[in-house]
Formats: sequence, structure tokens, C-alpha cells
Amino acid sequence: MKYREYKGISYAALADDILQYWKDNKIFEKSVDSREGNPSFTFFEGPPSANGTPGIHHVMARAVKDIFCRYKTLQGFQVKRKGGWDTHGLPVELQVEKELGITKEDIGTKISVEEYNRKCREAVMKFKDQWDDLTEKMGYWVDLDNPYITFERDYMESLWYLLKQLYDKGLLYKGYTIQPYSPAAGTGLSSHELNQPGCYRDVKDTSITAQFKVVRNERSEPLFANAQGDVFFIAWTTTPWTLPANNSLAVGKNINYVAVKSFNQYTFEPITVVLAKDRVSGYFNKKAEGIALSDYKPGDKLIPFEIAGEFRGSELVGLDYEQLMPYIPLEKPAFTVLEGDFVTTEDGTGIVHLAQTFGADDYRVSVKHHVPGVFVTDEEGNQAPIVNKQGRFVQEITDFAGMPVKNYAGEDESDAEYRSTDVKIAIKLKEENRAFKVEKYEHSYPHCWRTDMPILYYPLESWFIKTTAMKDRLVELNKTINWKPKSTGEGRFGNWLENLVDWNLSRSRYWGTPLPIWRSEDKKEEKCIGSVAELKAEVEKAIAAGFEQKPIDADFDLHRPFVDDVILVSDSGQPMRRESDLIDVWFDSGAMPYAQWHYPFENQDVFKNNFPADFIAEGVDQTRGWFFTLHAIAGLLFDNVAYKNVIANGLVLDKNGNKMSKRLGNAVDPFKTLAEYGPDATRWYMISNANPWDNLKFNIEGVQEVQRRFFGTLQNTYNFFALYANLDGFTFSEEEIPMAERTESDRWIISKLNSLVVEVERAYDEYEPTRAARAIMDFTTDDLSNWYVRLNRKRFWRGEYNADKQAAYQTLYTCLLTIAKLGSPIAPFYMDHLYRDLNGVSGKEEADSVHLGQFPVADEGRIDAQLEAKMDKAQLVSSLVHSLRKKDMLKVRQPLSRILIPILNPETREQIEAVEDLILSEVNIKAIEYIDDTSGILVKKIKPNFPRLGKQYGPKMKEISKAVAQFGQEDIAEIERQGQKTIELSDGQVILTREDVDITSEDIPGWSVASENGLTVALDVTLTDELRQEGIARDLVNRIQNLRKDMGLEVQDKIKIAVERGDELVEAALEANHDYICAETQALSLELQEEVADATELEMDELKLRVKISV
RNA sequence: GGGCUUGUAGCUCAGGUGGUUAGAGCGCUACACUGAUAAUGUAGAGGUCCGUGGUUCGAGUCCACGCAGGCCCA
Repeated sequence: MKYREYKGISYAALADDILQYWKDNKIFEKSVDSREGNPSFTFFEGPPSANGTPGIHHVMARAVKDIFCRYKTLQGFQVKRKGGWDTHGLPVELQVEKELGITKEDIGTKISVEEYNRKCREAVMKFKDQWDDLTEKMGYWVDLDNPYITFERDYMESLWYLLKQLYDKGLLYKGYTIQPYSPAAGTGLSSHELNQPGCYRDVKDTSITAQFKVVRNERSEPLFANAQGDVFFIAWTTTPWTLPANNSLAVGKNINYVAVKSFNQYTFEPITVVLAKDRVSGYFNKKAEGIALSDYKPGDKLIPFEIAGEFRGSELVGLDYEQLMPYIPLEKPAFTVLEGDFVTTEDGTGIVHLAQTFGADDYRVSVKHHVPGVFVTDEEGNQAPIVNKQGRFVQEITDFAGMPVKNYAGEDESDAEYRSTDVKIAIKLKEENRAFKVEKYEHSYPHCWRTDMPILYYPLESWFIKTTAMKDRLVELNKTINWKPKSTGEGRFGNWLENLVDWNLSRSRYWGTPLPIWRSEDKKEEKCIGSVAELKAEVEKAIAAGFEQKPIDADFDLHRPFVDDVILVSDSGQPMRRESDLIDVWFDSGAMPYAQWHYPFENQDVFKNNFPADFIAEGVDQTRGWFFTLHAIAGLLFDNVAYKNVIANGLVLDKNGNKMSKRLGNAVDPFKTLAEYGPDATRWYMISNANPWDNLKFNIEGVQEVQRRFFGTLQNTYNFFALYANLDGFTFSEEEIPMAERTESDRWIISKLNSLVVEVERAYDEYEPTRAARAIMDFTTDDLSNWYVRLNRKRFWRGEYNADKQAAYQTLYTCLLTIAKLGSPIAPFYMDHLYRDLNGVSGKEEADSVHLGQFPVADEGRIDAQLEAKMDKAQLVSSLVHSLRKKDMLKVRQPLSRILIPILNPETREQIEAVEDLILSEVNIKAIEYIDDTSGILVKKIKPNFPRLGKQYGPKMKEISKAVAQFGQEDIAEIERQGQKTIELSDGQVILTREDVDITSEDIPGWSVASENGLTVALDVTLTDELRQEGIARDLVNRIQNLRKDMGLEVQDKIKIAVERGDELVEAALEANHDYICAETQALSLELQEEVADATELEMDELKLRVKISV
């Protein structure tokens, strides 16, 4: 049996073949099944949504997932990977609406909810085929035959179960949150909707800086010292309509404030106002500086002002003020000054007006300080804000009752009589001496994408999961998770947990999992349904009570509108209707550990064995998405983490670092890339180029480079092996040659190989695939190909098939096979191909695929650090000699007599001596001479040992370093001889020992030398006749080899050589090196003739030679 | 505005715990090699280590403040 030999190789075609092989032989299935009974390694697939097409970044994300699943499989774990599809949510709805040319308003009129949801269900799998195709082609092994699908009834039933668990624990509640709300459309808006183009618009609004009158008491007394008139806090708002809802003010505790005596520009009354010191220039005209307060006359344009006092924000906290627009009285601690971390002095006054009901920050701070908000009681007896859902003031706001806070009534704004409600409020405040400044202000404000009307931030009822109740536990659990990179876990995710707010579950939509909560009309009774069976039972009760006609079907769909039609009966006999909300789709995906197995209704054992996950990986944008929802549900309901290790990978950008987008046309087509370069080079490039968590600038040239440099080199090395192994019939059938009987370079590459196994295993274990890939790559190109193979080429093609040759074959075979195993998680196709090409002949392993075998185990006994150090020296010396040859224009083919190496310690000499032969043949030199001190010709260099001396002498280093730099050869000799030397510093003596300095030899007078890393080499460039002849012989061999090749001769063909007499030197060279030439060129004879017919004229530097070779 | 993150050669990236000549690959230039050959080797040029301060005898590395890019969130 022969190793396959390749002329050209198409990596993409190769991958196709391997893919077919995997399919035909069910290799993936076997890789899982064959580990039955072994410990499991659990991986959770974060479900993609198949309503869009996959991009190149998915190749990246999935390569990361695949690598560790394959790696753990090789280590003997059973790694089940259930695929999944995320199917619910707004993007699907929007896509359907776009296709049908409808809007949300048309649902229920132009199209029924049932029909709409059917369209969504169809749309969601629109590109499933493309996804499956990509999965397959890129070699991502995941079970696509039995995926979990979030819209399936079993999946949704598990969600209901989990929701009920939360409900029963008191962790599911209905409350308020401040959300973008469109009164014109009568609906809340998601941030996604708000971010649609055109939603934020520059508008001119009436802004008011209002005066909040300070209550004079003991605490506020300092503000009144030196004041005139009433004292006010002034605060700025661009939404004056929120002022009747003001319930507190906020200041920054480290901001400096001043009290300023001045006059109100509308009423001309003397006043004292408090604002941030940095903002004074924004509110008072500099030109008025120096005008005395007493000179002010009502109506003056320039209003004088005078600083009356300065205060820290912290001194203002806790002071009381009078309600600005007292329509609704409030209990204390309303109308006091609070501290707010969001307060700045960028604009406004450095004092912020808060209205709990109309701002998210406002709400948060108010709740935190237990400040009551401004509410009224509506007809149903519930608390309601002072603006109703139509965007109009309620009756209680008497002066403005019924007025729309923005122009929702569609009044003609160009009418001279038109006054916006904001303006009306401003007028009222002006009249009351409560408006310090009113002006138009242009700013960017969000608008409803459907009605084009400005939105309000408005309190809306929502269902929440009380994640804050378990915050500390969630933080604690997070600390046990191994995050890659660490900073995402500690920073982005950790901070997010520290500042956790309750999880708003409600979505007012159609295509998603309905909230399984039914409520009576008076909202006093409710039931949370946790399973289909429970629903069935409740429906039976409802039938008995006469609210329902018939029991629900066995295949009852849990989606809208079907669940909406179900009326249940409360314990007291009231009808109950379902709360109309759907739940956040993030709950769908965060619940996948349970719902994918239809837990707890089925598969309880499977679940127990596969929770929590050992490993997950998704984009860093999932930090507050999937990573969080997994963590929250697991923490709240199972008091556990959902995953132990997580990689948060970065973005894939285009080669210029810009985000890829289909619109800009810089998106890379994954299918095209895979088809052109194959999956292996693509994956290897992505993994080796940057850590997964760093952004990747995807450059197709990088893929080409990986293909050429890594896969090309590896394949070349294999080809080389295959060529000669086939000639010699090496199939690794004989016993392994003991290491002791192998050559130094064999043992060296085996040592390096085992070091590599250790390094790669550690890298994979630490979820550092980039380190693994780079290590494999470096070993393959530098150590194996560029050093081991290059140095040992002759062993493969010269001489008979003996033990030494076997050793070489075995060594190279082992390296190649091990690379195949180590690299298989990253380049699954190519490495399997390589593995099967090798193992297919040797049959040494039983596995039919590299993915069914075992990960290599390092034999630490074969790691020889000494030997590796020696070889480092050989490479160093060779490189230095090459450098010298280059400098003197002496080509490697010209042998030289000797190199000199100054030796300052015996260890270096031993190391070099051990690899002397390698060096000599590599650089074509006859001998190495070691020069030690006794020669007396070395010029030495001395340098302080900084780390050592620095610790001891610290500040004296500068002086010491100066002193040492001035050492002459004598001084160096002294310290070497006596082991120490005393130097004089300005403030005393310092004794330097031999260890305190580094002594190197960097020069041999009269020689051309090269130095690196403390090693110096000098080259003897004297050319004797003998050397010159040998050089000629080598040149001739080279030319004859070329002729052989040109003639198309096979490696083993024998030839005869005839050379025409001419040059004496050449003749002498041929005679002296006759045997050498014949051996190298497989020549049976080498003859000098007076005249050679049909000869080829060879040019060798300045020589010309007529030669003929014949078979 | 906040949190996190990145910034080192033309490009892509390495640079434990601070230590005096800052590295690799690609690209470029030159040379060499020629039975691994549509390969390979060697050398050279190329650096304001984002900036400014600070700590230190000594900073690419530590600290502070900025600048620029990115992500997430307001």
C-alpha cells in the first residue's frame, strides 16, 4: 500500500471529499455514540434566527464552538450538541409586515392574528437551508436533525413551567416602568423601533429654567445669609409639561454651587438663585459684571448679579423647597434635594428637575429615595400619571386640564394664536415669578415611526421578573464562571449585574410566547398556568362555570390568538382573561437548557446530566442578551450557573476595520470564501490571526497566506515524506526504533513535538484556541519543515533502507500524524485527510477518522530541554555564519575551513560541540575552533546585570552603570579572576561580584565577526586549492542534478558523466572529488575526455564546462 | 454621558512579575539555494510602542488625564 502523492491540491475539493466521507460513514454520529458511557462535556448552542442569511462572522463564532467540542471529544468526553433555532420576536414580525406591505395597525383588520402568526412561522425558517448548508460546509458539527425550535409547543410548555416557578416564588410581578410611549399610536415602543432611521429628529422646544423656592429653615439658613428677596433653586427642562409632576430636584454632590443675587427678568423682582458655579456664565451676562445691584431699574437689558455664597452639592442635599405647581399635594420626602450621579454641568443649571412618572432616571432616583411620585386616581381606582394615555393633562391639573402636552390634537402651529401647552405653562410661571428664563431650544428628540409625533417617556404597566431580589446571588455565581476574556465577565457583565434592574418581560406583540397569566376583570384574582395539562384542567372548570364551551384540543397551539380566546374561571367564580402581553424573546433563548429537553415534562435525566453547560460561546453583544438570560434563569430557579466557561467573541470587521454591512457592500460572502479557500484555511486564519474575543479584521489575503504558509508547508512536508516512503516501502510495520538509537535531530524534533503537545493541550484547556493554532503553525513551518526536514533530507533519499532511514521515516511520520491530531479541532477536514493518508497506509490506529481517535498524550520523558537548548545554539551559529558568508560574498556551496567561536563558559562549548556536525554540514564548514581566555585575543564587553543590581542599589544604578561602562579589558579581567571588584561612587564604595555583571565577547581583532544573544562567531575566509576544488565539485553536482531533472530522469536512475578537459583546476577538482560526485549524482562513471560530442555547456561562476550525461 | 475594550514596523500580531539593542509573519529590496522546486533559505531597509503628565536609578510595561477606533447601554 502506498501513500497518496499529490501534484496540485485543491483544499476546497479536499474538504468536499472529506465531507462526503463523513456523511457516508456517519463520522459525526460515531464521534458521539462511541463515547457513550464516558463523562459528558456539555455544550449549549445559542440558537440563531434563520430569518436572515448567515454571514462570515457566523463562521467565526461557530468555529470557536466547534473547536472545543471536537477537542473534548478527542479527550474522550461525550459531547452532545443539540442544534436550535430562535424563532420568535420583533425582527420576524417586521419582516413579515414588510413582505405583506402592512403595519401593526392592520393586524386584526386586514389580516387576522392567526393568519399573521402563520406567516411569521413560515418566514422564520426562510433561510434554514442556507444555514444548514453553511453549517455543513464549514464543518460545524451540531445535531441538525433534532434541533430545539422555540415556537414548538413542547418548548413553549417548558417556558410556561419556568414562568410559573418564578410566579410561585413571588418573582413575577406587574409594575410600572418608564418607557417610550406614543400617545398618538397608543402604544409603547421598543428601543429597536426608536432606533429606526428618522426617529430622532431635531426639534425646537420651549425650554424653561424654573425657580423652586427654598424653604427657609435651620438647615437652609446658610443660603439666606447675604441673600436678597426669595431664594430659589433653578432647574432647566426641555419638557415643561413635566413640571406639574415634579417631585424632587437632584444635584451632584461634588459639584460646586453658588447663590447669586439678581433680578427676575420678567417680574423684575429681586431674587437669589442657586445654580452650579460652572453655569453662572450661561445664565448671567458678563457685561453686567461690575454694575451695582442698587443701580438696577426694572426693564434694564443688563441685569446685575452678585455672588452671595458658595456651597458644595453635598451641602444642598436634603434641603426642602416649595412645590412649583401645587395641583397634587405630596407627602414628604417629596420636594427635597437629592443626590443624582447623572447630574453634570454640561448644560442647564447643574440642578435637575425630577418627575418620577416621566423619566427613567427620575423614576430610579425617586424609588431609591422613597420619594412619592405625582399620581392621580383614575376611574378604576388605580394610580395614574397626570397625563393620560392620549397625552392630555387630567382634570386635576386644573389650569391645563385636557390639553395635549404635545400637539397631538393636530392644531395649526402656524396660527398666530397658537400656544403650545409648554408655552402656556411658561406664561403661567413667568406671571408667578417662577420662571427664571424661557427660551427656544433645539435638540434631538425621538418620534414615533408610525405617527411621526413626538413620543413621551411614560409609565407603562409591565410584567417583571424580580431579578433584583437575587442580585447578590447572581453576582456571586458569576464569580465562579470562567470568562474569556476575563474583563467581559468582571467588567461588562459584572457591572451589569451590580446595577441590575428588574427584567421587563412584557412585549405588546403577536408572534411570541404568550404570558400564561389570566386575571379577573377587577384584577384581584389571577392564575399562572404552568403546563398544557393545567390549562386543560382549568378549561374544564371554565366549562363547568359556563365560560367555555368545549375542552381544548390535544394539539392546542399555545400561540396567540388561541390562548387569548380562552376564558378561565377564578376561585370566586369570576371570568378571567389572559394578560395580553407576550414575553421577551430573550426568555425563550435563556430557557433553552430546560426547554430544549421539554423539561420537566420529559427527559429529566438528560437534563440533569447536561446542566450546567461546560461551555458556551457567542458574540460579546450577547452579554446582556443570552449570556444574561441564561444566567438569570439558572440563578433564580436553580441556584446555579448555566455555564462554567464562556467565550464572548468579538466582531468580524472588514479589512479596514469597518463594520460589515450588506448595504455598504463590504460584507464577505461566507459561501464564496469557503468555496474558494476551503473551510480549513478560512477557520485557521480566523482563529490564528487574533484572539476570538478581539475584533477580527477579515482580510482575504490573510486566508491566502495561511493557506500558502501553513497548509502549503505542511502538505509539502507530507509530499516529501510520501515520495520517499513509497520508494522505500516504509509503512511503519517494523518496530519503533528506540529513541536512544535515533539521531540527535530525531530526538530533538520529537522533544519539540512533545513540548508542542503540552502547549497545545494547555491552550485548548484554557480556551485559548489562538495560542494553540499559532504553536502548531510555528512548529510545522519553523521546526519541522525549515529545520528538521531541511537538515535530514539526505537521510531520506540516500543509501539503502536501513535503521537510520527507518528512524527518519518514523520520526517524520510521528510528527505529521501528531500535527493532524492537534490541529484537527481547528482544521477538521484537512487534518482528517492528512490523518487518513498516513494511517491508511500504516494502519497503526484503528480510528477511521482523526475525530474518532484520542488526543495525543505528551510523553514528558521525551522532552529534553538540554537538547532543545543545544539546537537553539546550532540554529544561532548557522544563522551567524550565513550572515558572515553573505557579508563576504561566499556562497554556501563553497566549503570553508573553519569558524572561531569565543567561549566564556564551558556549558556553551558543550552545547555547541554536541551539534557541531549539524552546524558544519548546514553551513559547509570543515571545523569549529573554540577560543577561550588563554588565547588572549578576545575583546570582552561588560554590562551591569540591571535586574539584580537594581534591586540592591536602586538609586545608585546610574552611577554604577556609568562606572561599569568605563571598564577596560584589565578591569574585566580583574573581576573574572578575583570574582569581584570594588568601584568608587560619589558616596562610598560598591563591591561588584561576578554575578552582578554580564560579560560577553564580541570581537576578535582582525576577524570579521557576527554576534547575537551573547554568542560570537568569526569566519575564516581563506580559500585553499583544496577548498576551491571541492567548491567546484559541488557546483558541478548541482549542475548535473539540474541536467538530470531537465532530462526527466527518475530519482533512482543511474547515469554516466563525460566532461571535456579544459581547465586544470576543474580537472584536479574532478579527480579529487570523483567518488563524491558519483555518489551524489547516481553516476556509474565520471570520465574526463579530450572532446565530448553533444555536450552541454555549463556555466559555473567564471568557469565554463562542457559536460554530457547519458543513461 | 456611563461601562467595557483596542491603540507597538506599510499590514496582521507577540511582547510573565518594570531592566538599557522592542520582536515575528506578510509585504518591500537584495542575495543565495536548486532531487521538498508553482517550494526554500539568508540579509537589509522599515518604530514618536496614540498623546501629555506622574511614580522610579530605569517605563512599551505601573498610575492619572486626554485623543482616536470599537462594542454594549443610557
